[in-house]
Amino acid sequence: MTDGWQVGELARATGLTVRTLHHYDAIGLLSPSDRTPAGYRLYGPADVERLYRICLLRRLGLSLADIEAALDAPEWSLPAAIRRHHDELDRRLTLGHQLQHRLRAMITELDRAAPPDPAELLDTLEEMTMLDSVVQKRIAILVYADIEAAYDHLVNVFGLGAGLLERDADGRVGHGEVEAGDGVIWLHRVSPEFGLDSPRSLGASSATVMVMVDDVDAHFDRAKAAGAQIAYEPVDQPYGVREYGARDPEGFLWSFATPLDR
Amino acid sequence: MTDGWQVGELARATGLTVRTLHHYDAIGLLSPSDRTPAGYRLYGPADVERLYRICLLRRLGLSLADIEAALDAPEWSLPAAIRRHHDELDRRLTLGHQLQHRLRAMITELDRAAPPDPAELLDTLEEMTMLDSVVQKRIAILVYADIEAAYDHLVNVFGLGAGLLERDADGRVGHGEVEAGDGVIWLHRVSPEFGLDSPRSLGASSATVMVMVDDVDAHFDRAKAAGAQIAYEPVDQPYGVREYGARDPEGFLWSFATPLDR
DNA sequence: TTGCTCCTCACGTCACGTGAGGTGGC
DNA sequence: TTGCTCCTCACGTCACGTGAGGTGGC
Repeated sequence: MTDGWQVGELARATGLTVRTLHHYDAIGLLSPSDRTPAGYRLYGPADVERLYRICLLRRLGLSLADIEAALDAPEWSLPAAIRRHHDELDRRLTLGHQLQHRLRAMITELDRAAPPDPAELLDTLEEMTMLDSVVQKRIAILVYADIEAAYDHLVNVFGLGAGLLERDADGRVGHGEVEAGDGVIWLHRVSPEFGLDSPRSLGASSATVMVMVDDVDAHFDRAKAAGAQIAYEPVDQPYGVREYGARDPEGFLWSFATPLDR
Repeated sequence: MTDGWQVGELARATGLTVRTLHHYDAIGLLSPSDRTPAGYRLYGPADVERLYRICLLRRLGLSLADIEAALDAPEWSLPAAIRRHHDELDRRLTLGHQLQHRLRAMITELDRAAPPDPAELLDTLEEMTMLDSVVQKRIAILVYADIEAAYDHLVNVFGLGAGLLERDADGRVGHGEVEAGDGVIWLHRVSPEFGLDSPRSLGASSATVMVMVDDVDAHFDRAKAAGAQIAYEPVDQPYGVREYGARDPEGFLWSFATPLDR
């Protein structure tokens, strides 16, 4: 009819609610550039593009205030906002893991003892929550002779996230990082002085890594198609996960798993 | 004067604010059992004990509503509340890590390119945020000949959190878990069929673990006093952490580190 | 006239923070 | 009279969800 989108259409297209668009209008983040005679909001192409960017930044978890600032002067406020947000999220996640630690300890305690009397239960709780972990993060470090080849395999075949890859002056890679959901895994060079060697030359491995994924069968199909060397196909394990195993180029055994819903 | 604590005294003693105590009173979570003639709140011993428990459960992150329910019927609602809360926090942390993943990708992108023009920057962002990681968690698995001894060392000397320790029918330990801040590390038995062996018998290790701690020097002192075999003492590393190394009973190299503030 | 979409208030969420304006006891 | 502690409203936070009550176009 008139050109432009009505709220309902826009809401359906973006997956937002009408109320959300009203809210963005009310706070001045995104006001439609036109209205029908009856007062209906009409969003033009520029509005839609702005909304699109708002949605993008929302997916990064930025606040509406930060988004507004970033859209007004993206070249200098966007990087700063993202960095700030990253650091803050990092702090929040660390606190969240401390909470998890306490909660796990409590649950272990509750499982161990048959339902004790309430007062006692709270007393136990008291002792446990007092000693808080000073440990914040763990990073597994795997030893490879050819870090770059390993990195490529982990990223392209196993689907891990591409992280840092540091080269020295000669262009050789001395340190690599891949992302795996809740953090990173480091790739370390062979180092005889510290007794570190690749499974390939040792003939066996002293560590493996389990990676929890959304859908283990889908992951298996993709990895296999990408050339993964499968050690064992997906099976339901008695310990509550469906899991498969694969070897990387230097002989590390990786297992990928999804919890079985009980 | 009269017996009982005034709000201010109680606030100072618990580290809460007066307003918080007012709030607990307003919602009926903790109302003082008495008032002075002038209307001042007076908290008796039973009130103080209840407040103490409220603080404990708050540290576990329970909502005030859950806390009230748990204090009224702790034996059946407390375990359920804690489990529920644990699972919900787990979901939130997984989402948080997905966010971290996106933010890290963005920051990498921002570092790589010299400040590009805003539209381009947002276009790049668009591509990146579309492909979301299906990977959720990583668990490092270390191979030990004597899991129980390793477990004891990791918990008592390195200060990691005591997790599961599973015994088979013969009473031998076949699987162990220790907690390290943002998740667990598994201890696996030697398994020739999968090419898994302990560093001790291999003569070298194919993996190490870095553990980020609050205060690396304090951790060093404690670990050393507890009998840790130190590989190298705390030093400032060029890559931005202060770090020391120690060997566990089967020859794994562990490094403990704290970020240097720049 | 019946549906459908739209409109503008306006309260509720969660756990308090932050004043505003005022009173009783030493 | 001066300080100090206390009191009771009451608005603000963050990003909307959820009605309430009503209107314009096909």
